[in-house]
Amino acid sequence: MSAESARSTTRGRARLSRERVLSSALILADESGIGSLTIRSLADAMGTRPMSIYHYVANKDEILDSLVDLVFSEIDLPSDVGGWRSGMYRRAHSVRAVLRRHTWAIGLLESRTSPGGATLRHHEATLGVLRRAGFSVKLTSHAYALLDSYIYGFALQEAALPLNGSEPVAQVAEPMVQQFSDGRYPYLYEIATERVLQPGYNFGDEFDIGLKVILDSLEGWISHRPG
Amino acid sequence: MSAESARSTTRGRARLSRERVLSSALILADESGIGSLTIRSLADAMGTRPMSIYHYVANKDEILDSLVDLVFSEIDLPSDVGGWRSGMYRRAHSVRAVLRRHTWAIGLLESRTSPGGATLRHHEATLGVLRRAGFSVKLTSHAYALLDSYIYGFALQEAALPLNGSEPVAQVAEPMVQQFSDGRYPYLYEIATERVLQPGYNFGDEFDIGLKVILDSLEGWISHRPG
DNA sequence: ATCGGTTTTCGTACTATGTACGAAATGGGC
DNA sequence: GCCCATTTCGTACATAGTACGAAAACCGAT
Repeated sequence: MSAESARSTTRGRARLSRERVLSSALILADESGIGSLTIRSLADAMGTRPMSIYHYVANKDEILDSLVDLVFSEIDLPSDVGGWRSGMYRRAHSVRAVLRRHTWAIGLLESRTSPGGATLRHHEATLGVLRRAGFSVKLTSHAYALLDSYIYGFALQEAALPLNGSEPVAQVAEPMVQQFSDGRYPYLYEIATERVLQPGYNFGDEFDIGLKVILDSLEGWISHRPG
Repeated sequence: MSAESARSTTRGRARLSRERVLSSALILADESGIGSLTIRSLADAMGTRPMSIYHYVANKDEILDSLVDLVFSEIDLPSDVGGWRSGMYRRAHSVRAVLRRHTWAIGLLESRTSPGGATLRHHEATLGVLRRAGFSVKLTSHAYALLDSYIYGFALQEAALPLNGSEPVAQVAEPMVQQFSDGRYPYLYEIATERVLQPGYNFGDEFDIGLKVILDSLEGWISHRPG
């Protein structure tokens, strides 16, 4: 065969690499869920054998660590252009979009305590925008904790919504609301029927509302000094 | 032996029950991490055999679902006394305290989409406080999404802190900060040295600051009408 | 082309896990 | 003491992660 990539081997398959292992793992997790990401299924997906993977990663846990970092690398690094508020707004949306694509990453976050390179770069860029905008170190820590708590928490709630998938909300929620109608959960029933099940309601729309509240508050921090 | 509990059997062990299975599972998860919660280890902890457990639960996934609900049941139900703000403040702290005791529950949340009874009761009570305080249905949904996003997200960040355990923060973070000092992460270095590593700094203290911001904003929603 | 060392791939096998499928043990009313 | 429902559990299988070392592929020097 003529100009075959240097990264191929005598057999048909492209040569393995750490990057290929990780990107295949990411795709597999997205497609079948993190629970279906096994060394064997990963090997299958790559057309290789389980033990070959271990030449590129120490163990599965290292794959999971790296996946989280890979997910972070998909988040657009915030910049100063347009002002800090615009930068933080766009970053928030980027984080949420990424975590929606890879919801399993949220669950992974809880157990992974050593940030990877992309994660560090991401934090560095975000801190930079805040500091250069005039937030003191102290206010920056307050602002960052507040923003990220909100963003991660929102993503977590979205992931845990009783209705995930593209079915109309009403269909999936119907039986659940049935349970409410016996009067045991009047407020849940109310908010379900009068709001969540109304045509056009989309939990995702709540994101901007809360985000605005937070950004508005931060705005006040720059001129005045509550920290 | 004389007055032995009715819930015991000829052999020494207390009789099994769904409750005992679940509370043992909770303890085991707290003590050894959710990863060490296996049917066999659970059976060991209860002095029984693996397959006996399956008389009380359908499968392990049902245990995990129930554990999440059990965790929710530990959260103090909010009440109206002292006003909605006080109720929401105390609820927020109760949720955080519970999730700190059972950090593994945060990771579980992402994958569990059918709320249990305690979870429903908790939501019901919280919605009630907000509605009775005068928040419209719409504003209540905004407020609840905002509050819970913040609380869960904060708990998630706490769980993912590179430093967990009682060691002095500085000790654990030293090598990490070393990595920053080469100038690649100036802002991370700055915030680490000037803030996070300062004696007395405690990430948990950030909780009240963000919570106050949110509650202050909600306060404005009752009199005026941004929803 | 050949050879020798390096890198990469992978076969085998062991341990841990969830749990299906009955069988055995237990308990409680008659 | 007997019978049936409940509870406990032994055995066994499929699926995981991965240790260990052998085989294969690769590559530069001759």
